[in-house]
Amino acid sequence: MSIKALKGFKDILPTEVHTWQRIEKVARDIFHRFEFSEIKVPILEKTKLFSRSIGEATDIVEKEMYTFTDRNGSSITMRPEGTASVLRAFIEHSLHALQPIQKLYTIGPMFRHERPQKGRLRQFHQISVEVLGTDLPRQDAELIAMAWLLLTELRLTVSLEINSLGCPACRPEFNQALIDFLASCEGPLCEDCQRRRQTNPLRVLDCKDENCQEQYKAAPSIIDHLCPACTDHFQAVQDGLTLLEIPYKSNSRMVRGLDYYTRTTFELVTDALGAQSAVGAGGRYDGLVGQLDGPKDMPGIGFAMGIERLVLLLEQQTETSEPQGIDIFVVSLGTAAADLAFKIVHTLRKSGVQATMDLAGRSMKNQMKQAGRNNARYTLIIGEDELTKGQLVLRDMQTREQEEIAFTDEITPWSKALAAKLLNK
RNA sequence: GUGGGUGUAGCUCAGCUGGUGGCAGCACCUGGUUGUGGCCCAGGAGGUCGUGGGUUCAAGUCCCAUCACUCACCCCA
Repeated sequence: MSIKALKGFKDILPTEVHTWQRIEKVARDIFHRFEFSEIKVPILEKTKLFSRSIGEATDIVEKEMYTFTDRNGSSITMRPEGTASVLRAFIEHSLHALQPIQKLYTIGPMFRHERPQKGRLRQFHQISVEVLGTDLPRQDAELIAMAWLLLTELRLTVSLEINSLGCPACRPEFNQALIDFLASCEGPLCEDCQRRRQTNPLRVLDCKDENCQEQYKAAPSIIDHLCPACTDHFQAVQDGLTLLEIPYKSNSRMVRGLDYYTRTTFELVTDALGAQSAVGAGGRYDGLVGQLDGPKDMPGIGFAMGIERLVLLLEQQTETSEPQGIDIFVVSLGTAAADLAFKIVHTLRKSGVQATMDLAGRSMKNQMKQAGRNNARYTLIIGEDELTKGQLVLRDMQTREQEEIAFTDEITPWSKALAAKLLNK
């Protein structure tokens, strides 16, 4: 048995890579319109960075991280998400000193040791976006609007759900109210909820069990327990979205899996991806920078989009585009012609033309076939007749029309003239 | 970690109650066309039937195990 890729690790093949490139291009373009800068951060970090930011008790930290002992004995981890690394870099290089507000994005692979399924891999890719240095609700609305615009420009249809998780002033109170409520539940809860009641009470709210949901109808809502400041903030975020005509749904049951979220959280969801409904999600994390020993009271908000999930959506929501053909295929017969073709092809390429040829000396028929397979717009035919006549044949592969063009011994200028002609058409 | 489904050519798949692996489609190569692609026709190449056991005169087919892939739970982008 030949060696195969690891479970949950996938090759992105040439046939699908153009979709990836398109997503990244549109994302970069939009982010730059919003004054974001790209930052590239390492894939490996000290384990402590993630356990401290994501939360010791989360599934990610407890059982999903690729954690190794380095040769010097220290514990290192392949990043399971992007925010922690970006914040580490932000703090380490004191980026807040350059500008009071930093807008950053990064694109790259993340790693989580989970069982793979549709839209979920062990190595997956995220577009990760962060805004540091402001807690204004308009910033939340602007960031969400940017995520929305990205999906719109990719022509994807998703829905937006938002919620507020409160702040250290009001969340504990709600948490207690929820725990009290769960203790008062009379009917049986599902096994998962029994467990969640202990580990993460918030999570019971998005349980899929119908019986549980029936009982939770009477559950306290986070929205009713927000402190005045959080209530105002959440209202202002919604007003901002309304001003920009972004359709959203307020969902007080929506919960996030990472501990660091405060106040605004949001998800961009679809029902077209099986069990994986979120193509993007994020939220505010006002205490996180301080928690990582950065400047105190440095607020932040961010989101991540799963590129694999975007690719899946694009494949089913839009028609696949034809692969682009090359400009010209140079057909040659005989060694003298092959030498000439070799030089012409290289000169054409230097001039910006997508040109290729057959190096194996195959039959003309075979070479024409290759040209067709490569979707070449033109073929240039060089055989013995053409060489003796000093007239090469240029064939338009769509119309099948052929024209003779006089060939001079000045290969470079001749090729450049041909290149100019091809690039003009 | 827990369940279900599926493993036959590079890809998509036939293969019935066990009886010689499919003129199957796509792709590939050669020829029909001594120098002209797509369409057509003819031919060719390509396989440890996921792997290992078992039952049987005989296993792609039945049984057991194992591995891989996949979907779902959990959780998440």
